Amino acid sequence: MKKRITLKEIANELNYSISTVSKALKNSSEIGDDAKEKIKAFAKLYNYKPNNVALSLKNRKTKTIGVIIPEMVHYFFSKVIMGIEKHAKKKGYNVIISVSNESFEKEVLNIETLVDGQIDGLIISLSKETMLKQDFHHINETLDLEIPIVLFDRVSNNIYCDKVIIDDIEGAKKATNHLISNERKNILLITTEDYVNVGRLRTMGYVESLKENNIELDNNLIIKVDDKKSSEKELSNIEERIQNALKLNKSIDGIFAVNEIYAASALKVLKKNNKKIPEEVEVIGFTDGVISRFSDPSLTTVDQHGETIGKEACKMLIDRLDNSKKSIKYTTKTIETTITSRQSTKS
Amino acid sequence: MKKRITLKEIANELNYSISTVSKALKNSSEIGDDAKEKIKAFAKLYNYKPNNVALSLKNRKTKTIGVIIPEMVHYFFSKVIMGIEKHAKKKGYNVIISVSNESFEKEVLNIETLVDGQIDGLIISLSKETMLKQDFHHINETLDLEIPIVLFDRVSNNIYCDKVIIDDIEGAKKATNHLISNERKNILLITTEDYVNVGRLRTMGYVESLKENNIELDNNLIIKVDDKKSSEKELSNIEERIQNALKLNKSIDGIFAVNEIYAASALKVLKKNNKKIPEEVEVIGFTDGVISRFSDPSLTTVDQHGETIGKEACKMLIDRLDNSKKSIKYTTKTIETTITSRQSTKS
DNA sequence: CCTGTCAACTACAACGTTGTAGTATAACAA
DNA sequence: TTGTTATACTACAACGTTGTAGTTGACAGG
Repeated sequence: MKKRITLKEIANELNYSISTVSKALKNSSEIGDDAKEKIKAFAKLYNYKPNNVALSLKNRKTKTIGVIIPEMVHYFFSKVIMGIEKHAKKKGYNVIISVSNESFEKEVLNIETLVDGQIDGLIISLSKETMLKQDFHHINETLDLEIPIVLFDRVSNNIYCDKVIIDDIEGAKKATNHLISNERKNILLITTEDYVNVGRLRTMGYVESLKENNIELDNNLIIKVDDKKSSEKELSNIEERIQNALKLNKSIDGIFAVNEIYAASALKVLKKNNKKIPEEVEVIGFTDGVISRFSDPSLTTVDQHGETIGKEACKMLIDRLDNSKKSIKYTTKTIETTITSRQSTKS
Repeated sequence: MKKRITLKEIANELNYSISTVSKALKNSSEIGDDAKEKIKAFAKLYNYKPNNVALSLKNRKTKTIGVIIPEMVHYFFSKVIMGIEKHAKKKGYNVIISVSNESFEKEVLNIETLVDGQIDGLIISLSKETMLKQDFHHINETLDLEIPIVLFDRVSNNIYCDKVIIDDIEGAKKATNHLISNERKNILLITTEDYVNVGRLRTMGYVESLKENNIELDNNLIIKVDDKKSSEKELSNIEERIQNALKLNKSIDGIFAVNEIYAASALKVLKKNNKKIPEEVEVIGFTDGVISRFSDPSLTTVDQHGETIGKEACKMLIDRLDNSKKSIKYTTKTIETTITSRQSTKS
């Protein structure tokens, strides 16, 4: 990189001291008008820009926030990052991104690198492995260093910090209610094993909805996928299990899947069985991503508003960074989900 | 952020000079063994980590690379970032991400912020607007500052720097050839207007393939979409145009779409017309993303290997950064595309 | 003519690190 | 004794800024 012009060089060139130049460029009242004018003109001519690294060193602030997500190629997380990035930029912050790839070890490593480095705060969604292990020492140690963290989506009650979540229970309830209000009574749930927090909560929402609507819970209507590795093999396995459920429970007239991949799989199996969608079976998914939009029929989904989540997380973090001291109390913000109706449901 | 322990503090505590401490921790031969031992033990105890910002200032290197992509929520770009991120981490670099949102102005702004800030080099894919305007002054000015740039995917011949591209012509040719080798003769092309470079090139590949196979070019079989804003409205418009083409050319037995959204739209229209896929019409798309994988039938596509592109771009950039001087010659690396066969084609 | 005030500057330290140059001490040879 | 050499350190400058604490000269008030 070519060296940029520095205050020192301007000072030498114009025979002022470095301080004078610095102050002139900051329009300080200590400096005389002609000096200001001369210095500003010169600085402009040589396109002076303050060196941010030097400023970071001086101010002990990097104006950079780190983000750790479990997966990069993922609609929801991309949306969240988009929200973060937009808001951060507006506030003059840069965003460094790291991917844990759902691995505990990589998550620990990523945090270490970022904390070592040049960030003022962190926004994190925990990896599946971390959720499974329930080992949060790396997060807590970072918080001990007084580095603010905002957790989103995959969070834990055992960590004390700011959080942004969606109400998964409520969202799942909305989805199930939606099917029920369309006269569906035998609703298949495709969810994950309980150690995935969101899966567990969405299952709870489904159960609650049934209860509130006086529909008896039938455990044969619940498929729990172990998605530690959502490989291609696992996918065909899911389809098989849906097929099976369909065979065993002829009366299934609605399917609620806790993510769009499961929902798309359901769609596929239904079509293979010549079930009319939405006439015979209605399907609703979670996460309003591209798959839902471009599937055929397109999928009605619970929209998590990832961009809003990102924006809110970023807002909380920057609030804390810019006000350092005040408001030690941590808050948890819940983002409302909404139903986006498409062709896979009647309404 | 809590203050971390510094060399100075260690020095004071142990009654050595800062230099001694610095050297001891670097295992310099200038320092005696007991001093080394004492200092190292103390540093470890207090978890000393060098301050990277100070190092950046001293070395005039930030070990951070900036990435500017046109869109965040996009399979291909996510993949590329993943490739970049992985390789960068391996080489001890961090990655800062910015999104131009396909806007020229935001692209200029993003570059400015990043260059002002803390990056050693840039990896960029140009925005559509930039491609349309053919205004590259911001890129060239950055190169003038001797900040290395690697361009990928959306590149221009009017910029002299390292580039990583896929051979769009060749990829499109492969796709068209694939259909032709499956006995398809009346192949509908769904592409973009020519100002989108990749669209133009893929169109060329299609044309070349036809020529090589002695199939006459029929302009009625080419749909050119103006996707400045790929809004929902534009999408239904695409479907209409495909419907029209299908009506006017009953003999269409193959469709090649230059991205997966167009391919998914084609699928939808075909199914609406009760065309059997792949028996009556085969479809092949470009970009091997989630839509292709989860569409029904799943789509055969031209895989661009986004992760490889990211990795190579990152490799080129870091090579240049770490060797600063030598090899002033810019190179362009072409990543091979491959066909991923799925249900929408016979083979 | 001395003192005080003000304007318009400059010097210096600090942020945390590293490399170069320098110093003190001891051991040892001539 | 004097000089050389090696060892084990320390001092200092520099990277680019900024804020605080000076310094200087002019001029007004008494």
